[in-house]
Amino acid sequence: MPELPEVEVTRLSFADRIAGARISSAVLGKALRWPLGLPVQQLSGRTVRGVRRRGKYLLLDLDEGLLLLHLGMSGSLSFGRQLPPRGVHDHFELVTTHGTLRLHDPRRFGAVVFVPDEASSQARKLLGRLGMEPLSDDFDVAAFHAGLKARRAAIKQVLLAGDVVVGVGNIYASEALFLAGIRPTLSAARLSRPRAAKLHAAIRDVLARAVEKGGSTLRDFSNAQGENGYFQLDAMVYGREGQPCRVCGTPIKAIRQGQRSTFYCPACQKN
DNA sequence: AAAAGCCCCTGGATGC
DNA sequence: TGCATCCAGGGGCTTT
Repeated sequence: MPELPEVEVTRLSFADRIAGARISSAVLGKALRWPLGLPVQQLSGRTVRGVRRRGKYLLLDLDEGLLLLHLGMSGSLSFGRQLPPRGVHDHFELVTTHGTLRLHDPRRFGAVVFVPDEASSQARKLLGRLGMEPLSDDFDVAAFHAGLKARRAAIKQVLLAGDVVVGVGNIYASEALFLAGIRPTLSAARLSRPRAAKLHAAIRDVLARAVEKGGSTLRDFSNAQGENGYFQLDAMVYGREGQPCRVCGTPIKAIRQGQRSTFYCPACQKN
């Protein structure tokens, strides 16, 4: 579910409220992707200083160490003083003086990992290969184009891989490529500088607009206050196979790339 | 080094 | 109604 916009919207929906909270207890449900990394009761007594985001990871800064949180495919957070009773898919909970933070994740591809600091080997293993942050200043056209030139794989799959630029998942990769007029199957290395610049702008544009709309709620995403996103209504190609292109009317095509579906307009994205 | 495939897991939609 | 199959906002790991 969650790409950069959904993760950022989630962060914005509880970061201020949880900042300064003291953890009174923590609960683990069924196993997530990786072990927590310390006995869960050792989180008690620590204070949550704030919440940052790196790619699709949320970083909960504690007074000692930090929690790396990933929502996987089906994860969502909720934060509040009066949450409903814990359900079978609620696999992690932090009870704090400001409210309870709860991870709901039916498929359990998500993760909560404690690391002592960002330089630790575990943190570097998860965060170390991440590419540029698309909404920050370090995402510049020259570096982006250089990153693409080194890759012969299809541009869609290079975007998804996250080692050139982070946060672009299956929805927003298709959307950005549509906005830039680029065929998803084109080899990344074959993008000219002007087209790389166009894609760079398209990625920033689509991600920023998606954050403004609260992300995309395809099936069940909601932010930590339980609010849905509405960007799916603005999608130009994602999930629109066979429907007319919103620009030229040509039926949208769907293909498979690396066992993920890709959507594009064969007329607007000629190569 | 880079690319391609394979999994992890659950639930909803679709087809017979 | 019941059961099989396919598909889903991700990404680390293993194999080519």
